[in-house]
Amino acid sequence: MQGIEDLERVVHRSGRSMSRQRETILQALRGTRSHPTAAELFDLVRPQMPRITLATVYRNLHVLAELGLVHQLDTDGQASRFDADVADHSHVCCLNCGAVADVSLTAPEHLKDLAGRESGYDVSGCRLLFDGSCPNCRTNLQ
Amino acid sequence: MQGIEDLERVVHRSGRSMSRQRETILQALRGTRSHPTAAELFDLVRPQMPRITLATVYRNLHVLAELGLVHQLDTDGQASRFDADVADHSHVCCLNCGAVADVSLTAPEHLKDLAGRESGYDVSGCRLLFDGSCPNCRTNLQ
DNA sequence: CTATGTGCAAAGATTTTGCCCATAT
DNA sequence: ATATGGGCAAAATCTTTGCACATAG
Repeated sequence: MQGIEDLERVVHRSGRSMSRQRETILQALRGTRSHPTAAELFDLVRPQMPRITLATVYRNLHVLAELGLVHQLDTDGQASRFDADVADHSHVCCLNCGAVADVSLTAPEHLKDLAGRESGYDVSGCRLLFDGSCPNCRTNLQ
Repeated sequence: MQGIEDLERVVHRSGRSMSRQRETILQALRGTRSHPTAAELFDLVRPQMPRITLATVYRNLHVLAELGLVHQLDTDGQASRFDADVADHSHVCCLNCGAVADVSLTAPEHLKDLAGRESGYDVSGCRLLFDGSCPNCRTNLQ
């Protein structure tokens, strides 16, 4: 989680180049646990990179997701959120404010086989998404 | 799954009224297993109700979801999909075309407790979402 | 030098809102 | 009669795209 060696390696292997923007965006995402939206990430990197645009943030998030360096979370029909922690884990989403937190649980592996057999799909992944209310919202709205 | 008695009951209890549009939208959603988007549902009901608008479809889907008669699925950062089957079950989503199919699996109940304890959230629900490729896309793209 | 990426502005896609009339209770 | 809902058009929100210039390899 400290350096960007994996970014360089993966990016080069894929035939893409490595821009200052791409690196900055990944670093910013790695530096937070808030599961930011593209717009929030845009605000995070803007101080260091005032001419960057939201389009560049979106473009790079897609590239990074394609390379497996970032995961995209679709929790609530609003803006997608992004996570630089690509180790297998789950998320809990606040139904009130949309905040997302990590949960170190993974779905039992054999469920993928069962799901594939029942649906006829070739199942490659499984996400576990909890929802409820976050400590903040519970306090403020009680 | 045959009548709309539960719709009448639930709607009345909530202090809302029961419009022809609301009923038609729920019936249409109950009549398909395709997990349609709001726009697809709009096209489904338009033949019977030519003056209905997409805004009405969205408004009613939100009301029905609030009343627990419909579930909203956010699978792929595209348009939300909707499901009138509110019994506990899961979904598998095609990464290529976005098609969604049902899977009769439910996440182990105790995971909610674990997730709540770890995150500090008050966890009320858990969704299990598989992804992969659907039979159609596998055949067509091989 | 060539491929890849960025900034900018515009467009596309999805969803929500305000206003006024219609319908349900 | 009053509250709730719908149609319409406009806007808000989120995301993608075309193009000309810039940067990386």
